[in-house]
Amino acid sequence: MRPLIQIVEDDEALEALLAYNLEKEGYKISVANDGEEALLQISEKTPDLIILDWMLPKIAGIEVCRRLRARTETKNIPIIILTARADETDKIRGLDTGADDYLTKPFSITELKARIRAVLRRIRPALVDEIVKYHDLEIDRVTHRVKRGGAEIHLGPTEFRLLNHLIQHPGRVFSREQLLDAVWGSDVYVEARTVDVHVGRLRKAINIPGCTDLIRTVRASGYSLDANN
Amino acid sequence: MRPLIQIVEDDEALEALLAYNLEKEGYKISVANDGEEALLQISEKTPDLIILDWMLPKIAGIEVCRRLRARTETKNIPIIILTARADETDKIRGLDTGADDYLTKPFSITELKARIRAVLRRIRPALVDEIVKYHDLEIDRVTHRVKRGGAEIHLGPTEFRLLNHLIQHPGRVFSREQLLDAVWGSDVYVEARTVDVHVGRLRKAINIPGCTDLIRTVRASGYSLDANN
DNA sequence: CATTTATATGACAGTTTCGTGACAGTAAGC
DNA sequence: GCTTACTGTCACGAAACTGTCATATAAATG
Repeated sequence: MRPLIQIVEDDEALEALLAYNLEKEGYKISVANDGEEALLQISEKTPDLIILDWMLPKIAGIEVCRRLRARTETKNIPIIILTARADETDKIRGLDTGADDYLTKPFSITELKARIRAVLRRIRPALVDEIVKYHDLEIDRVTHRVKRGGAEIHLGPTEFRLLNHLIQHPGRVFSREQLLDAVWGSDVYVEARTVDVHVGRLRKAINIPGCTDLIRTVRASGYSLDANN
Repeated sequence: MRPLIQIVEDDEALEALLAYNLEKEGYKISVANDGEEALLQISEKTPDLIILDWMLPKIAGIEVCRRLRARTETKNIPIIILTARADETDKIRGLDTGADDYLTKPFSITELKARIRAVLRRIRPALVDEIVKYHDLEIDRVTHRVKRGGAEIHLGPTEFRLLNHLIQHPGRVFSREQLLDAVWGSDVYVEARTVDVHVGRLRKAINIPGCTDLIRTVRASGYSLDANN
């Protein structure tokens, strides 16, 4: 469940530097060299965060930013802007367009990493935090421990990954196909109904007596993690 | 749920350029080469937005515009006008006739895309937003939840899709055939009367006691989502 | 007002979708 | 080898949903 970061940068030296360091940090990396390529890749892979150079060939950074914000699927992906210009105008324009943070070149890799963590934590805590909570449920991604209202719960590997995925976007409904893709992997072939079985097992595990069912079935659509049932 | 854009343009090179770029952007495209063809296609397909060249063979752009505005079914489809002439008179005449925006040739594709998004958002937020509201009704397409004045409402899959479609054009009347097409799919054969039943079920679900009926029956025509009953 | 036409709705049977226990196969640990 | 934990598939019953019809109600027509 490593976060995927999309780097959009035309300076290849800088790009390599970023990719190398962020991969070492544990992120998956996708790179694009111009705005056009970036938009294509982003809509295809829907990364968890975008690092965007301000000055780009073909389509400028600000335009990439604007377009991403205009589309529902990419509207909520956090963006960190890299710019050579330090003047205030740019800062405002950048953040106005919907960027979440911004860095002026030259910057330290350490600082970039810090900003990335900060932004990811704010937008999707499930991606960076070891411990993620929802309602009275608590999962520790390092020790693979799960608690419901303080009580320890044992989950099998698949159930853990399933819950871990659902908890990333609480409330959002995932189709069986989406879950297969995310939890099982897009390469293996498994029956869609298998998801039902594992959801059932997950339910049985986390719904200890006297608790509300945290998993909602949306008929003909899929499942979601949702306290309001 | 991809928006359908009708392009009306006699210059084939420009037409191809537009079609290519907008398709890549995620829109469905329909093209017409003159005003006559345009009117035909538009009344047939009822696109979500029209890009209209000002200078057209057979029927001029301004005339197409006027006729569209005169007909109830097409009155609210946003129109963006393309023109070679940059003088103010035209612009005013265009917007006067009911066009929503205006671009002077030559223009950048980027700018056109930006205008399209802006217009769509203004006119039909349901196409770009995940949570859509109408009156005291609220539907969330990510969590698949429906609320009426804060109260949670349960809808079956078909009723959900039906409401989701009606709310795209609040106030607009849909014939049973149109609804069958949009909600059931153009390939399945279902009785037109079946729509009545589902509308009835939707009514019963969303019209909780003490609320006005949000669905309007238009005798001999169809149904619409409409608060003024 | 009588008649025709259009819509509302309860009932119902057929279908789809879900939940779950059972089971066999696999892998890991001892 | 034996045990244990886990996985994916299936089958079957339960529940939810669907489409159609028959009947009731309402609106237009003349």
